Amino acid sequence: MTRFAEHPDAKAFILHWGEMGTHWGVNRSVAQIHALLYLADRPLHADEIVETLGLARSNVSTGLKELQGYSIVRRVHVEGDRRDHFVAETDLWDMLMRIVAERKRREIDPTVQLLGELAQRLAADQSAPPQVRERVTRMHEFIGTLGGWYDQVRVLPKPTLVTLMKLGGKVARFIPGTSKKD
Amino acid sequence: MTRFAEHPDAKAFILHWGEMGTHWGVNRSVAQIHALLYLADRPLHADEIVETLGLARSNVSTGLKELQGYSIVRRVHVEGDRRDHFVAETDLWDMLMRIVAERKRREIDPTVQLLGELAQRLAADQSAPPQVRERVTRMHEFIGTLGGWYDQVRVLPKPTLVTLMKLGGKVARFIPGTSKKD
DNA sequence: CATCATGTTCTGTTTTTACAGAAGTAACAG
DNA sequence: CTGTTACTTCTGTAAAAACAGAACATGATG
Repeated sequence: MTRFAEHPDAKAFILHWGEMGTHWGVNRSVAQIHALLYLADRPLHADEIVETLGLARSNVSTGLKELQGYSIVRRVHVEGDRRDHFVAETDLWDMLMRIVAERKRREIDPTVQLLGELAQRLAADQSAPPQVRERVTRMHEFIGTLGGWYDQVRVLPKPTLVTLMKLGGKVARFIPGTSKKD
Repeated sequence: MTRFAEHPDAKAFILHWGEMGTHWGVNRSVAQIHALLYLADRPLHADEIVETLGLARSNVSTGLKELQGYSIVRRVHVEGDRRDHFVAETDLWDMLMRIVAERKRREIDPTVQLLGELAQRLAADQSAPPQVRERVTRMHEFIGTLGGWYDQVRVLPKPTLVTLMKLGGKVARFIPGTSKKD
């Protein structure tokens, strides 16, 4: 079956990835399925995942659906096999961007929406405690700024992204009006 | 008591912040305590938090400890009152940086450590499936790069950070050798 | 059209996590 | 030294989440 997943280091990777997931609001099974597919050199079908990870068929089905929701796993057809097969995104930049995009959509966007409404209401409310008004507004602006930054960075060509990342704090040197100290 | 927290919009903020927490691996009570302190215009003591949020004293104690672990809440002394009082970081940049720093320390650093060990072992292991070796190594490098980027950005002066963030993808224009298309 | 293969959704159970209240500790006040 | 206040840690319970297995749906095959 999935011989590569029998390798102790592959197992260690899968287990650790599962634990990571639990710390970031992703359930262990989903993260493990993802790790397994990430390490695979070919499309896997659900039953291989079931056997390799020792999960119930139902959970694998749900987990695969979840991963496809993040667009980091996709269904592929394998010649002469009726079963659905699955492959993971292996470009880590793409993977990260897609995860961030989806979490933004699910959690950040609704938050900005709500904060906007609260800020607006508080601005018009004479009885509102001033610091509440101010802090909610600032939070709204702050998260909005982060979101705007992400939207701009997201569309940069990957090589540009890599260059910027490698530059790190040194980008500041190129920008007029920023401190040159770093 | 905490009059500001009776305001419906303050309540909505606190509840939403609590929910946000649960989606990011932070427990609801901890996130709610944080939200309450963020909205407060003065230091609060534990019993005020207990009464305002309807939590058990023990949880508030644990939650405050957790928030102090992230360095986004600190204990302050209030003139003529024996009780500990607590205030939250209100500078959102500082807050974000501290949360990221702590999560990196707790979760990312150990992961990079482990991936490094796995990559090293796999490199020397003739029997290791080649794509496992390659993918683990790439993941190690990738997360290492992200960590290095963060370490550099973290120490930039806040105004520089704000400038860079507002520039968004436009920073690429200033960097020689990157695409000018955006 | 009946059967088998595949995949999904539902339901009850198990496991995990969050939590309240009790017990414990420490420091202060009289 | 004793009682009181403030705070923390421990322990059992309650709530939530993850999960397995069963029931169900879909569609292909003989």
